[in-house]
Amino acid sequence: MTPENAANARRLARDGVTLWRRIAETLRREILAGGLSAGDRLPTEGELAARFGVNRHTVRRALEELSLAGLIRIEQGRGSFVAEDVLEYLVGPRTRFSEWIRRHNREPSGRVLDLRELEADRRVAAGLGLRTGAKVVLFEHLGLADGRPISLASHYFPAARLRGILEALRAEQAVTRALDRVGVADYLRQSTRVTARMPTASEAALLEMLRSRPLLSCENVNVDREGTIIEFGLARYPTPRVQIVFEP
Amino acid sequence: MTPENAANARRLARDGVTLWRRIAETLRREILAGGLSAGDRLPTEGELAARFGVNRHTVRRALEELSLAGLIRIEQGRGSFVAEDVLEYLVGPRTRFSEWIRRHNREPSGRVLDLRELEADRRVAAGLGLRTGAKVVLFEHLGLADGRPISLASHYFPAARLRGILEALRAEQAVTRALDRVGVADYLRQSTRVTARMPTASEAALLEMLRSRPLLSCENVNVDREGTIIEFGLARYPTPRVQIVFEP
DNA sequence: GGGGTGAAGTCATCTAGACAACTAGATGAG
DNA sequence: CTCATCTAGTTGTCTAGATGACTTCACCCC
Repeated sequence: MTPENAANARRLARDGVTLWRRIAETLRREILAGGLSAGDRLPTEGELAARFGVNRHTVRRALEELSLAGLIRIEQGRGSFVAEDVLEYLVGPRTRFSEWIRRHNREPSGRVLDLRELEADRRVAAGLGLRTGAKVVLFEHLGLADGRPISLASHYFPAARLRGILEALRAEQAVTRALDRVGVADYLRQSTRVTARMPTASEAALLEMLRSRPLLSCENVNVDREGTIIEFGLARYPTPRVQIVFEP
Repeated sequence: MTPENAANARRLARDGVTLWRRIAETLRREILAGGLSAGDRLPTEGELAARFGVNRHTVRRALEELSLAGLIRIEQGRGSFVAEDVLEYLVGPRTRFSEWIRRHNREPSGRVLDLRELEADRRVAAGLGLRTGAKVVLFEHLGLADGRPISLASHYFPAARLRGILEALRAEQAVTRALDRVGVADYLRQSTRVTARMPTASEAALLEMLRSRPLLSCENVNVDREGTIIEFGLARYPTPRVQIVFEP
């Protein structure tokens, strides 16, 4: 046994907590205390190993823990970074979900998966307050944060009420700006309904999540300032990555 | 470099998939194919290492993956076992949530956390169709499966409608049997509402879950065969461990 | 300027070995 | 018989080192 190994074994015996847990806890506190801000790069694994006086593999175990907890993001060849959306540590019970999502959706990163006009099925019609078969515009969008998918949303708009919405979406590639273009300067979330379920294969692939992890499925209805329904949304979020606090 | 290392490195280069992923995938298929049943013990890490011709650490990485996915359960000093409730791999989209839960709750393992009469707050009163301040009986229960917590449920019963429910619960320590004792032979789930949120510190501790993982919070109303509301339940489930498929 | 090329830096995987922590069963003292 | 103790077997942690894979950037050539 090397001297270092012996010393660390004694330390474990004294404290009753494994080294990698102590290191993870130390780093977690430093991140949450604000010593490192979102997006900041952590020291390299080698530097951390030197700092804590342990082997690099021990540091890796600690970083893996923080990564699983969603606190950091590890990128091969680049480094480890404080995760941008550790909002779960910041938001209180009064935080509005809609505001949180809007902050994400305002990010320019994202990908349009589908955009077309179709006839509303019963579910969409009910959400929009239309009759089944009415013309609606579907805008399907994959939201990214730092290149990682965080939302898969299907937005349905009433084609008759929002004339030109298809073209506006095609031009803007974003919901808020497209709505602004057709005269809806502001809109509010009227209702939200959340369920959890397992992802389908394609959902899991798009959201880059394990099929064994649940998906948060969020249905919501948006209205303009006059209270007219202007959108029915169905968004899916990968749970380890996206975490939501709901008001009781 | 040892010959084994060199051979495995070549194999990696040829297939483009890491060894531990291949091993995890092989074991996953074997488990799902039914070669191993729920509760069965896997070979030891050493045996698996010999079988796949790799180092024990490589096998450990694969087992860790399966454990995170909820497929197996690793116990220090004992071995690795196929997880008992990998229901997410078995239930189809038509599976009824209530039936699944009932199957769990019928398990005798569990712990009563609280049992007392109190006055209904607005939320409970609304759920039970009573006025605020009406007497209700609270039964708080931690459900276990194989010694691991899977649900934290608060059951509220209308004291006036169900005379003797407090004593029945004290005697039976279980909801279904207590209801049977006070004359409710059968009951149905009238409504279910699910949200997801972050656990409080005490919830996370009771459910033995990470505070960074979301909690499934499930409100439901149960009625007897005549349609009378007999219970308002508020159950919380730890998401990595409990996974639910909802019908669309 | 544009575009390859190569080197340095960083994380990912794999091997090897030692010892600690824990479990379960055997053994033996009382 | 009961209970404590010992022991073998299994998983957990830590060290050490080699190599692969990926990113970035400086450099050079055209």
